[in-house]
Amino acid sequence: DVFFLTGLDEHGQKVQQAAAKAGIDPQTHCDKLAPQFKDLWNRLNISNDAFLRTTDPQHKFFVQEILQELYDKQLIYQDSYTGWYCTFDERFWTEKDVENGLCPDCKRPVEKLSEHNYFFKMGAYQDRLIDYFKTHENFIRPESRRNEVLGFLQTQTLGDLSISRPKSRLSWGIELPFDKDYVTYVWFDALVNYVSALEYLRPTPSRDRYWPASIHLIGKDILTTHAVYWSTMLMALNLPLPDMIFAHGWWTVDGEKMSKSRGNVVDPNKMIDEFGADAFRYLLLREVPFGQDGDFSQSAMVTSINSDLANGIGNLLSRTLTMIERFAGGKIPAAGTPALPEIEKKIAAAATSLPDKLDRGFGALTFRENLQAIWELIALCDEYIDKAAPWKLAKNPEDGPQLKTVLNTAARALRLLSVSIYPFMPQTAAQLSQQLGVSFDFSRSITSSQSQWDVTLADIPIAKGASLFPRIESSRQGAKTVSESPTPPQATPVAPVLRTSTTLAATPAPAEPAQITIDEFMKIQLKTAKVLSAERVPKSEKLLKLQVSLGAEQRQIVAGIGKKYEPEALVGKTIVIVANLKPAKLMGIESQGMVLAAGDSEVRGLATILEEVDPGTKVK
RNA sequence: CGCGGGGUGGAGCAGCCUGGUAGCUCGUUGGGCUCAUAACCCAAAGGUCGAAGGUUCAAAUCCUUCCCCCGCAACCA
Repeated sequence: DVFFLTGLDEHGQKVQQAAAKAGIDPQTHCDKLAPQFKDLWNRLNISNDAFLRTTDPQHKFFVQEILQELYDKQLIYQDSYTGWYCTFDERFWTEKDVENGLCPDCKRPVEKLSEHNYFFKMGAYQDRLIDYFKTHENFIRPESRRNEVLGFLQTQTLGDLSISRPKSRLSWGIELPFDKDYVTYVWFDALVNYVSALEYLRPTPSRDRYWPASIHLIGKDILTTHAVYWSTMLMALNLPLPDMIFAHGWWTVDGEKMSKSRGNVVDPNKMIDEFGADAFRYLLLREVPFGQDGDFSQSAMVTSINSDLANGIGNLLSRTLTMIERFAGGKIPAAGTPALPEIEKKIAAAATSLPDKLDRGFGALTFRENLQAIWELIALCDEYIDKAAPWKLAKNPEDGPQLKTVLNTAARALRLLSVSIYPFMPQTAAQLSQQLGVSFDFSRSITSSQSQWDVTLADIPIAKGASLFPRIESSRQGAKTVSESPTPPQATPVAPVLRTSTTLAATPAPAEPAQITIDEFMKIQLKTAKVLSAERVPKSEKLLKLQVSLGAEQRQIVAGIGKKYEPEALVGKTIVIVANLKPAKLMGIESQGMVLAAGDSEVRGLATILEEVDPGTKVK
């Protein structure tokens, strides 16, 4: 009895900004995005029972009820707050957090803001929270993540949580029921979805039936909000906490982080187009111990399709069905006498224990290990067929009983395999069982008899069809599925639960630089300068600190050319600088100008003057 | 001392917490088989487990130091 919820978190500043950028109102923006996710889940055969959007009216209403309840309990209070605000992260920082006017998290500039806000008494729950984490070992998983949160909680004081935003600053949110000038903080709204869904996406009383949730499956980037904010909110509401919060890792692509600017984003829709949903699902769950970061590559995809899917389960079905056609008249024969008792025992043992083993694995979310266990059975069957050699048995009529056993055993193994792979590859499972003639109806839940090993299978006509997974030949391996262009404004969700991709606005096309007049150019004062000394800026990757002479004047310039040039190589050289650039600080060091160098993002070479000229000479 | 991850046969990884003959997948080589999607089965080759030191009867595993790689962050004024 499972209720599988997924959905979208649609409020907040970033959504508002993205919508504004696209020139549409936030709701329209969200309405455009949501179907992309729904379609993708459909194509991937994700079996979610409901899809919640935090802009659903019933959700909003429920959030307001909760806010009112906490307000009535005096767990929400109003106070004025002054601090450094980071728009990107939608959060305030304290004075000591902020370095050089930059957000310590995203390093974007922060602005000083003072405003009245409502606060949730989160800090009051610090001890209770620590205690809860300690007494519930599996509450946060994997363990490394648990340690991370616990460490943070035990060394720092948990403050109260500002849960309101004045409408003057942010209007895209759920209005506070007790103060119409404010909307609630996006996380306060979003986290509530786990409970609100049970209020309106399922007939009541589903809340009693499904809460507390067995698991919140989230990305590792949103662990703190779930483990700390949400837990304290539930405590304040006197609701039980979920059994487990599991923070999964991220995918890299060919060893590199996926990013739109790199243009290496894997578009799941393209992967489905090219390889099929089942193969894609298989790879994602097979490649990495679930929870850890993993690396995705096209070649790994092809390798695993060929060796595990085509040569593995696909070929096992193919060879078994062909033999049943040829040696048994197209019907699965009843078992006869043992052919190879030793291997048959091994198969029986593996097959009998498989369902329970997989069950435990699903409970522990060890998907990769489950697939390994399934594939062990496949390997065992291949070995069995090879050694029993049905094609030889078929030549001697007196070996008939043994032949029947071999074919029957292989067929029963495939029957069990179809059930076993169903959670991973639903389409394939259905095809397999259909070709095998047992035709399971996977739209209903799997019964224990379907996964039972000791069943009588006799006289079942098979229906051999197309290969489950055709091999991918090497010519296709070079085909690029990873998008080449850095422009896909597609939804590329990584975390399937919340915070999917609310910030995906269209990337603006790079505009051709407009022409400027000579007057505008003359505003820029270029001068020659002689490098007196140069040294690396400690801890920087490519910054050099230069002392240069402009004749009468001496300047300090910080330049990002350290990847191309060694400091010693520059001393004594005459270079060109922008002399009237407003000074700026780089890593705390003041730079009073800018050196000219060729190159785009990477420095290729410094600009110099063809003839010897005095330092400080004007360049135009 | 910015934060984090990692260095194990040709490639990709597991093992490390809870020391005790180094394992998996792919690849390579040789053989077998012919039911099967040039597939499947068997066998072999191939590793000073980044380096050094320490603890121990015993170290890939624990401790110390160092080197290297990769993310993130800072950074191209």
